[in-house]
Amino acid sequence: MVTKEHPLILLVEDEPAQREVLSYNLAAEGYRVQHAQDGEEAMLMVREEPPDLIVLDWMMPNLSGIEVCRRLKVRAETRTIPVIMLSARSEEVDRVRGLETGADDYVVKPYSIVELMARIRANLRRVRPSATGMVLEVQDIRLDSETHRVTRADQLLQLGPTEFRLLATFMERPGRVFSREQLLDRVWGRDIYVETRTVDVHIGRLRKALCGQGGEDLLRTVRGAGYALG
Amino acid sequence: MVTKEHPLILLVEDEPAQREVLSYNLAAEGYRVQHAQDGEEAMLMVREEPPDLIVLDWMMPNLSGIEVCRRLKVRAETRTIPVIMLSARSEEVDRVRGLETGADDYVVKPYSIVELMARIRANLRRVRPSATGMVLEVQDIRLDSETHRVTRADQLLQLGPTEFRLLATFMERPGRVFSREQLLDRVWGRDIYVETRTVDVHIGRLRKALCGQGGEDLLRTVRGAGYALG
DNA sequence: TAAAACTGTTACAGAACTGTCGCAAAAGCG
DNA sequence: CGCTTTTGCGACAGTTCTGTAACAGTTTTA
Repeated sequence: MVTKEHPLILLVEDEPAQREVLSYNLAAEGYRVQHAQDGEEAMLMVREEPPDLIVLDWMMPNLSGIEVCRRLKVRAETRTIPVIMLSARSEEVDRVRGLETGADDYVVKPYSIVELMARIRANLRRVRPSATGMVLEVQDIRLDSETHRVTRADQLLQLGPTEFRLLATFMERPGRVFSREQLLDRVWGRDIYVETRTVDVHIGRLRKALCGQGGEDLLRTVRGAGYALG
Repeated sequence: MVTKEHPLILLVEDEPAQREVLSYNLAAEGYRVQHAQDGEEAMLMVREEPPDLIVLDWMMPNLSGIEVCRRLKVRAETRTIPVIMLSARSEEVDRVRGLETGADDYVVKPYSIVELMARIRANLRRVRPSATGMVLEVQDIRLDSETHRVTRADQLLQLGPTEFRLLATFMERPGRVFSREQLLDRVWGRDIYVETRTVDVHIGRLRKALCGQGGEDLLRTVRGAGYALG
């Protein structure tokens, strides 16, 4: 998921005219847009670079929108990507069937562009903060609190519970200096009695873990005051 | 063990007639249903026992649907609960506004019951895929919540009921770390008193079942935090 | 109704993690 | 530069956390 500033939207639509209109409007909203002509191509592109959301035409050559949707929804890696199904078939049966196959939303042609955009925003909003969970990033360090995983330069690191909490504390406020007392408070807990110098030891352990495979030391020692990250 | 099979839906609607119809249909689909007469009551009930999904009428005394929705979406604990907004106002402006306030879906009265049900299912699927009879796949593990079958590398596995629910929980959010308490909540049920360490034992059993015919251990132990899949 | 399958607890062993200490190294200071 | 203070860090004993086997009680199945 490349979610930086501008969400990536995959537009799967075989009709050039429709594609043009949508493409234009999506770009105007600040999205990055990619096209696929048919289902096959769409599946490939999803595998290549998973988009943040997919707008999917129901009727398509090669692999129907319904089938694409079903395939996307089975696999864990792609299941959470919102799919908005676009269809000229306004029959209730079709709408229901569209939703049943796993589409997150179903919009009937001719649709209001404004509403479609609103639905796209609504679906995007859901995915971004929650599924991404709380991911902290500082330089090349990533800390995912949902999966409890820490990587540096895409290398998975092995941290003990205390080191994990310590790093999380630092990453919440990169650059800020924490005194040993503050760290004891936040990482160990308010009413635990632990020797002040113990912090040093854990800082050392965290350092070793972070620099394990070479890479500069991002933990700054502030003499007389405490420690800081970056 | 009854509690967790059926998703809980909170229906917020002040008009008795509407409520009756919806309530009946939801129950017929196998959902557990709770009512709230107005916004205030709804907020209380959510705090009491968070439902899996909320159906929310736009116009209500005391605290409008829009306001309820906004409040729900602000709090981290309730943000992920899907909200389906029900409204007689079919103006595009309203639909857009409804979605903008954070509703996950917007349905216009008079609505088709069948479609509404489909939308409810679609929204639930996102949060609790296994409750809606989906097939989940993670790596080479395949879990069919409809037939209650689990295969690994196309080999049928033999799991007890508890292990099945445990695995389903993990597969709904691959990678996410669940604490033992959370697992007890979701797998055993909110108000069942069971020893925390029991979770370990079942994790062990699930491990043995999954790795039975050789294959790496996909259940990750996160010391001091809990367990995760993959 | 008996056999088989499943559950929750417990106990114990081993693994992982923690907190302290002591001493060496580094940094400040006059 | 010599002295004092502060940090870094290896070693280690103690503690906490996990994996598992065993077992007795229940529920399901045949």
